[in-house]
Amino acid sequence: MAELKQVEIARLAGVSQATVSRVLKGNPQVNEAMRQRVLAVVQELGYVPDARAQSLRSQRTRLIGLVVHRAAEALAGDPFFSALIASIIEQAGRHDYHLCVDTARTARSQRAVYEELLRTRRVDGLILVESETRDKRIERLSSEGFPFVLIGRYDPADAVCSVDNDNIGAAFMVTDYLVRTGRRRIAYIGGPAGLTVTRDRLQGYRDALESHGIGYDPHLVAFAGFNERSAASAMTDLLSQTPQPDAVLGMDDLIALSAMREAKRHGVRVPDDIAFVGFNDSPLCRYVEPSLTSVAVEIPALARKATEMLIALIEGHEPNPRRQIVPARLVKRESA
Amino acid sequence: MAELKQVEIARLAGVSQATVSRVLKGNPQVNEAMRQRVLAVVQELGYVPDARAQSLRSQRTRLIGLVVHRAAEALAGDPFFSALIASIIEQAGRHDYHLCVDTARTARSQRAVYEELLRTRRVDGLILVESETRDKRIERLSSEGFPFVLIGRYDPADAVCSVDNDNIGAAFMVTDYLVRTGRRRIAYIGGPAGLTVTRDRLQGYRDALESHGIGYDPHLVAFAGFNERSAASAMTDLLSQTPQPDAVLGMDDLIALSAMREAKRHGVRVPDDIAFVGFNDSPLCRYVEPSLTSVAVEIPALARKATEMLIALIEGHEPNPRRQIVPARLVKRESA
DNA sequence: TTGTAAGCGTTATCAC
DNA sequence: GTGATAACGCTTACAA
Repeated sequence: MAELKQVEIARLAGVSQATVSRVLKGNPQVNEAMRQRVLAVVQELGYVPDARAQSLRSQRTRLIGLVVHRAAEALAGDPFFSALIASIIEQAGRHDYHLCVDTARTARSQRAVYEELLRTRRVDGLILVESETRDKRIERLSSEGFPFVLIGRYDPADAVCSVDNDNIGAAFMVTDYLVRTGRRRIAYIGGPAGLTVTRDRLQGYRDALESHGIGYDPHLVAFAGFNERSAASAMTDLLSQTPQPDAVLGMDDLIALSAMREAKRHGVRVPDDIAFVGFNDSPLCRYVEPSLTSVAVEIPALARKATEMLIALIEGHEPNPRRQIVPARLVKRESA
Repeated sequence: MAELKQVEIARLAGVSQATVSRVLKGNPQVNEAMRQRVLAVVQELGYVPDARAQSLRSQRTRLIGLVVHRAAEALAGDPFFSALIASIIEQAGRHDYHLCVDTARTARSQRAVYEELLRTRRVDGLILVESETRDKRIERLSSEGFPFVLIGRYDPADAVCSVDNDNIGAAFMVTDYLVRTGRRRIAYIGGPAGLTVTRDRLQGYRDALESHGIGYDPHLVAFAGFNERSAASAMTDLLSQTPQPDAVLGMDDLIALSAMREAKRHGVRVPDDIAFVGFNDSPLCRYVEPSLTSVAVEIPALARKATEMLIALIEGHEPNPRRQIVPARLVKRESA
């Protein structure tokens, strides 16, 4: 099988190798009879072009990169990434692209991964997630002119191509909902403080409180890492306050669930004493008790738009608009 | 940046392009002075070799493929795959390999994906999961001589390179545990009936019952698809029997959790009336109530061994042994 | 030890 | 329309 290349097909079909290439590329200016002859041989031998050679020649690998800033353990439990990865794969496949996923925990290895994937031209473009307020990667990629799409937000809004949930709006909506259902001391547990998504959801939360004339209390705001313990300990701190909060908005489902579990451990009744809401509407939400009210962020739509945009960029089309927002909706369950 | 190739480095360092290549490849027979000169230029310009050209020339892409037989939705909720993917990435990275993940729902698209990835030589080798009893892919890949490693079991045992959990042993162990804790009517809810893993765990379950002189009752065995509904409806059927089962062994955590939730909905007390046990020890288990007892299958070890084996195969070393078993252990929680 | 040159399998630009 | 032929950027005999 190793020796199956276009010259071989050409030899058997009695044409030149260039003609084989033309036929396979669908070049219209080839004699129909020849076309058939070539295709017959291709079919019979099951010839498939070598992607490596195509990559070199065309300067395209048809590979999209996704770098996840988590250690393996953290990735394993996070439904957001599984959903994202699966949706990107699906969408990319429609355009005959494949997905190369990498993880990078430390800042150093992040740098290495980006170098490795892009500068080596192993992938044609990158989808970035979990961007930080002042993200070196983004400046770097921008200045080097690499095709990339950000899932998240960046200032100024159209400096880069990006797709985002309406994080501010969604956090506003859910906080507003909590207030309307009688909650007054609403706490927010974010993810890492530098993450744009952490800040955006905090923003929406503050805006909503303000719109109801409820003062913003910094003691009700905490930040957690992407591990269960830190969200749980943030919850413990919140419980030590008097009066205790009567609602907790977690920046994602895992944070909300960790906090809720911790609260229950302390004898808190949910949602009677404290209501809990998460983000992502992951499958998890339906398995726990009480089931978790969560903001559904339409990950497939997010992935779809990001992938479309990236492929457009790679293929030289300037996406318009350069920023797209995917709406979110509240999925009410038992916890709030 | 596009014009940064070895010739350019060579020109600036005043050597031939071949020498640049030799330096970068760590070829020992190069004059130290030249080495330094070349490396200096490489450093200064930040030159990185083009992976596409390397792939063509070396006939290696340094890319490993993983094809998951699930639709995006099913993948999203499944902690097994996130853990697997993350661990493979981590291990592959140590050997300077990257991971290309694809999904394939239908049999037709599966075929297409395998063709696409392997025959086009887009990846150097494949890791297969969720194999079926009579798996066409495996016969095909074997006969074509492609490097691949199976996560799962295949007959005869050393026909292919494989890594597996001790599924029979683990199911035996957990069933034995249930019997010893007083359970007698133990049900088993498998995944799709054709899957090897479904059958292996069923086997261990049967063996354990037999070892205790408990008759095997086919009415206590059901098969579910990879969606919540089918496991739940299997549970409903089990509950309609008299006497009801007093324990349920789910083939994975999601199946066990769906069944447990359904049982609770019917007023069943867990674990008093019915005990539940799952497989995979996913993060999920700790979030639900009661927390789910589960068999931990050491996914990182599985992924690590499979990746090591595949890379060995790719690089021409014949792995020895061709089959490796990773032990499992029971993680006891509240549900059983 | 270093340089020259022949590929790796395609695609695309020429002539014919 | 079709067939030589020159890249694509790199690795590696082979020559010097």
